[in-house]
Order: sequence, then C-alpha cells, then structure tokens
Amino acid sequence: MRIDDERAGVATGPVGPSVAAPRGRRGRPAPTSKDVARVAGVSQSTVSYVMSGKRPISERTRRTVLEAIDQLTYEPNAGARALAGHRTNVVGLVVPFHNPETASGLMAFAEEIAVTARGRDYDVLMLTAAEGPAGLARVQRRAMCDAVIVMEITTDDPRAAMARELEMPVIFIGMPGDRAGLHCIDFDFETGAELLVDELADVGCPEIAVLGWSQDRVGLGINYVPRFRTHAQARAADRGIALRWIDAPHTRAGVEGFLDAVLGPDGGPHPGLLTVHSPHDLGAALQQRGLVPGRDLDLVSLCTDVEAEGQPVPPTAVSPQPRDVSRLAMSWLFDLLEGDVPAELRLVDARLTRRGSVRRAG
Amino acid sequence: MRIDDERAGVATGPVGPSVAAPRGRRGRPAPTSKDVARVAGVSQSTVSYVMSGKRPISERTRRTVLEAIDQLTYEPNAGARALAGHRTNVVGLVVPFHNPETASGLMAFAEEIAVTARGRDYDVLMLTAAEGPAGLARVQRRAMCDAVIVMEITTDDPRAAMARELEMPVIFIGMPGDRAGLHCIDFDFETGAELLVDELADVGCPEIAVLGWSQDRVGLGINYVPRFRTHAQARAADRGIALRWIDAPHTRAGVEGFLDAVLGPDGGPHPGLLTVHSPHDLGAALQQRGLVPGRDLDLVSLCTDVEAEGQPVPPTAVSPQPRDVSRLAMSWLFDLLEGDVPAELRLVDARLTRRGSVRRAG
DNA sequence: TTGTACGCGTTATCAT
DNA sequence: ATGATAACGCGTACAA
Repeated sequence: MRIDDERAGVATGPVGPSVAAPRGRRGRPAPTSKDVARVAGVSQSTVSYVMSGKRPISERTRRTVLEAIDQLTYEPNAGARALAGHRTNVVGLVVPFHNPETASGLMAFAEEIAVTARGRDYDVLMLTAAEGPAGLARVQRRAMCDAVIVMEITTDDPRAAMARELEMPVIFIGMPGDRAGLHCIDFDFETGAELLVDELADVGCPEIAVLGWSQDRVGLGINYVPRFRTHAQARAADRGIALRWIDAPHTRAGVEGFLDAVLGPDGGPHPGLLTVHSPHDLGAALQQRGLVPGRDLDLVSLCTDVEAEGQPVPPTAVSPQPRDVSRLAMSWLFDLLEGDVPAELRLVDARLTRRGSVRRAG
Repeated sequence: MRIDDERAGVATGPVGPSVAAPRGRRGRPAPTSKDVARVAGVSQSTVSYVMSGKRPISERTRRTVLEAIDQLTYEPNAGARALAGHRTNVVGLVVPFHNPETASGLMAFAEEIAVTARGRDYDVLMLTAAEGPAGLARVQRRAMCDAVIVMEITTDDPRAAMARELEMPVIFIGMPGDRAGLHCIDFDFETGAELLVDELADVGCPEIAVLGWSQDRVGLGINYVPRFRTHAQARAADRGIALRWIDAPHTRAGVEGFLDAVLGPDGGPHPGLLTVHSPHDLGAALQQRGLVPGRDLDLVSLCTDVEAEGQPVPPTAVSPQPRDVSRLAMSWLFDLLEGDVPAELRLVDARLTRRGSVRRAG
C-alpha cells in the first residue's frame, strides 16, 4: 500500500469500514466464571478453586473445567477479583520522568520490572513522581495495587514518611537518608567507586580526575551522588593519590571544559580519568584530541555494559546493573506479598569489567 | 546520617523499628462510601451521586457529603467501581521497550500520556510490546482498562487485526499498512521530509546526503521509515537535485563512515547534510573535522527540540513532537470514551525550526 | 431531592 | 471432593 495519496489533508477523513460498524455493543461480553461453570457442568465456586488451587479438586473435574476455560477463553474480571480477594495483582511503579539524561537507564528498569511482573501474572501501574507522597496514599486507598516500587530516591525524600505509614509494601530503589522501617534496594555505589579508583591507582596514576554529575543532578539530592563521591575521595586518600572532582553538565561543552581543566600539556603525563557520565561524549572529545584510552591515558567509567560496549574504545567500567536491581526488587516484592520480611537495605554487588581502556602493567 | 559504617556486608541486616512493628493488619481499612454516608447522615447512593454528579443534589447535602469525604479522606475502591460501573478509569499503554536509541523519545511520550491521564483522573497501565496482540485481548477480557494506546506500529503489525476485533477503543501512535477501521495518530513525516529537503534545496545545495536509520531499525518495519525516505527522495527529484541516502547505525563509527562517503575533498563543496539520527554524533564528528554547520556546510535534522538545542551548533530541524502527539492521542481517546468517533488517521503538523546550521542567502 | 435494593463477578465460608 | 451462599464496595433503576 502506498501512503502518498492519502496525505491530502493534515487531518484525513474517515477511512475504511468502521464508519459503518460503529464501536459499541458489538460482539459478546467477556465470559464469566459462571459461564465456565455452566459449560463444565460444575458450580461456580469449583471454577474458582480450580484456578486458585486453594483446595483439592479431582483430576476429572479439573480437566473439564480447564477445557471450558480454554474453550471460552475465559479470564477472570480484575475488578471483581480485586474486590472479593483483596488483591489486585498489580504493582505500582513510580517513574521519575524528569531528566532525559537517564532515560535509557529508566527504560531498562521499567522493562525488567514489567517483564518480571508478567512472569507471575502481575501487571504494572505506571505512576508519576509528580504526584509525590500523595500518589502513594491514593493508590492504596483506591486499592489499585498490592505494592509499589519507587525509583530515584532523594536523601530527603518526602515519600519515605509516607511509605512508613502505608499498609502496602513499598520498595525503594535507592535510599533516603533515614531508612528505618523502609525496604530499600540499591546498587553498591560505594564499592563501585572504590573499584574504579583502585583500578587507576593500581596502574600508577599519580592523580585522578573525575567527571562528576551536573549541578542540576546534584541539586536533586539523589542519594547515590554523595555516596559515590565520598567513597571515591576516601579511597584515593587511602591510596595516597590526588583526586580532582569536577561536576559538569552532560554536554559536549561540559566535557570539553573538563578536559581543558585536567589534561596535562601535550606529551606530558595525563591524570587517570574517571567519568560517571555515559562515556559517549568523553570518548568523542578524547578522540578529537587524538588521545586513545588505553594507549595515551587511562579511563574508567561508571556506566552500563550496553553504554560501554557502544563506544569506539569500550571503557573499563562498573555497571550500576539496572536489570539486576529490578529483578531483585521484584523478587523481594513477591516475598513481601507472601509474608513478612524485615525492612532492610539490600545492595547489589559492584563488579569491575576490564575492557582495555587502562594501561595495565606487564 | 553516614552510610559508610553500614556497608559492612553487601546484604545488610534488619534496620530500624520495623522489625518490632510487622507490616500487616495495622491501621484501619480504607473508608468506604458507606462510612461517608454514615458520617454525612445520608444514604450510600447519595454519596455516589454526589461524586458522579449524575443527579441533582441539594447544595446543603452536597456540602455535608463533601466534608465527610474530606474528613475521612475517602477515595472510591477501584475494583468495586469498575465492577459496578463497567469502567476502570485506566488506559493501557503498550511500550516498545526494545531499542535504547529512542529511549528518551519514549519517555517523553509516556510522561505526557501519564500526566494527561491524571489530569482527568485516569491511571496508566504499562503493558509490554512483548505480549503482542494477545496482550490486548487479555486486558480487555480481564477488564483492566477502558482503552489502549499502542506505540511503534510496524507496517505489518499483528496488533492491527486484534485492534479491529476489540470492543475497547485502541489508538495507534504510528500506522500499519492497512489502517481501515483503526484510529491512528502520527507525526506528518511526509511533510517533514519535504521541509527538510526544501530547506537545503532553497540555499542551492547541488546534492543532499541523508544519514538514515540503522539497518536494525529499518528491519523492524517501523512505518515512518519508508514514509520519510520516499518523500525525501521524491521532493529532491522534484527540485532537480541529487539525493544520496545512506543507512547507518547510531554510533560513532556509523557517522564517520557516512561522512567519509559523502564529504567532498577539503576545500571543495560539500553536499547538504540531512540526518534522522540525533544530531549529537554527527555534530561531534563534524566538529572534529573542523567543519561548522552554517559556515562550512549545511545541515538539517529530524530531531526533537530538546535534542537540537543540546548541541554546540543547534541544527535547523523538524521535530517529531512526541509530546504533541501524545496529548492529541489522549484527547482523542477521551472523545472515544465518551462517544463514537469515526476511525481515521490524524497527522500532527510538521514545522521547520531554523537555527542557523544552514547558510542562508542574503 | 433523596432512600431502597439489586447486581456487577469474584473469593471464601459454610455446609454436605 | 463439591455445591450453595454470603460478603466485597460501588453504580443505578426504581420508589417515594
């Protein structure tokens, strides 16, 4: 089919047969468990028990019922089920939509959560961070989900107090300053920082220059920002090497400014470079200056494996593992839904992946 | 609070008072409309009618009821409401999680949809494209939402047939080859292509080189890819200028290969450049070669305003306007929920924004 | 203008 | 091992 001929107007008129077949009370209504019961020749409660497995059913009736379900393509009405069962089979996910910088990371989180949820017949309600703590209260009072996952926690997050009040399980990805009574899961940024600093220190860098987060991002109060920084600095001090930390925006200009500030004279020694940005811009800027990581200088990065391997010179890096974090959060969430689990902090291990952007001895 | 001292183990133990206060039947259950009725001294149905406005209520009782609602912080139980009212106040959103390239665009779509939904007291159920057509059938049979928005439609999309079967409104962002009976909304990529080609033709470029989508992306069968390409080529032919189209992956190497192939000799004339990628990499590669758009050559781009303005030399561009498309989709969706609206194609206007990356005459 | 009563489709508690 | 039946909380037709 060619589309050329249909672009006459910007708002094209009616197309196809739907004008004649108005949407509405077309087709039959969705089958109910009552229908299944009738077809299978059993009572409605038996259908329910076959589905839930909450009481022994003879193999014969079980098959009959399952066949009827299959034949009618029956699926339980979510509202009715929630009303009677006090369970929605839905998890809320509070998405921090601001900041396009981390969009691909957020998508990784969200996808993993959605897929994991479906794997246990759960669905995901997408909530916006803009609703704040009130949003959490709302979904609980309306009984729209059984639990909530909240991403991008700030040190002074107002949702922490709300989470403590709620009767519904809440899992924080990230952590507020005071996490008493909260279920928090996060990547081990502390160890990550140490691994990266160590990697540069081990090859004899006399100095480390860190390209940190933009001021905007620091201003948000995301908890892992100071966590990473503090530990990087502490480890550098332990190793007896200087560390220069420069926050810069996630732009071409930001990266250039950083390099201008930290690179030594041409031909001279360069400091070890550590970036918490996507290595994309930094890599391009270095290339432009004719500097190749692993040959002319040493570079390590805090970035996902996907980001690292998309680079011309993939950097040695620590990945914050969004997918692992999500999976762990979901499995914890399901445990919480089944029984009581003490509030605690769970950290996902940091690991360094070497990719040859550091000049290793030997 | 310092976190240093708590990193002893990777999985830290219980923290805070929640160990003593197990989650469970704490607090009271959410108030019901019956509770509101009792407090307000009216019948339950009156409460319902006050909320829906579906019958006249005396100002006095209305106030009393609203006060009771406020006092109890009552919110209607979503399951019960859906069961009785045959309406969920939820819209499904099918998110195409694959391809990290367009993550920031997807987030823009999703955020706009979520915010618009909340503006009318709707929520958003996040569905994965991985469920395919069956996912649409599922949410309808379970009565989990009142309508669905599907993004990233391919020319031969299997969800099109399903959408025609469903009783629930479905809005496609993008369009399949045969859109009879479907409600589709999309950006006017055809006009966008023409505007971009014209812009280069108008300043006398003897030739245009297009940096197209990666083969991966082309292979997905996203409908706007051939739409854009066909119209760009046709318009170039109309204008009597040559157009070279080169598909390349969204990487540094892809961009370099493109430039190597199309740029003229040093000092010689360069073709007008048109990129459908984010202009980020192309801009960097040009800069590295000492070429400044608007001074040494002409460059136009198909990218969002945010992407354009994040560049050192913001390119003249046509934005696919993800937010406008989302808003329009939602307003159309609400119309569909209120009554019958004929199936049609709605296109969002293409506009060119000049930013000085093209050497204009005069 | 307001109250009464039934039904929505499940789950879960009684019986048998 | 299975069948009646009572909630669950809200919307709405019917009565008053």
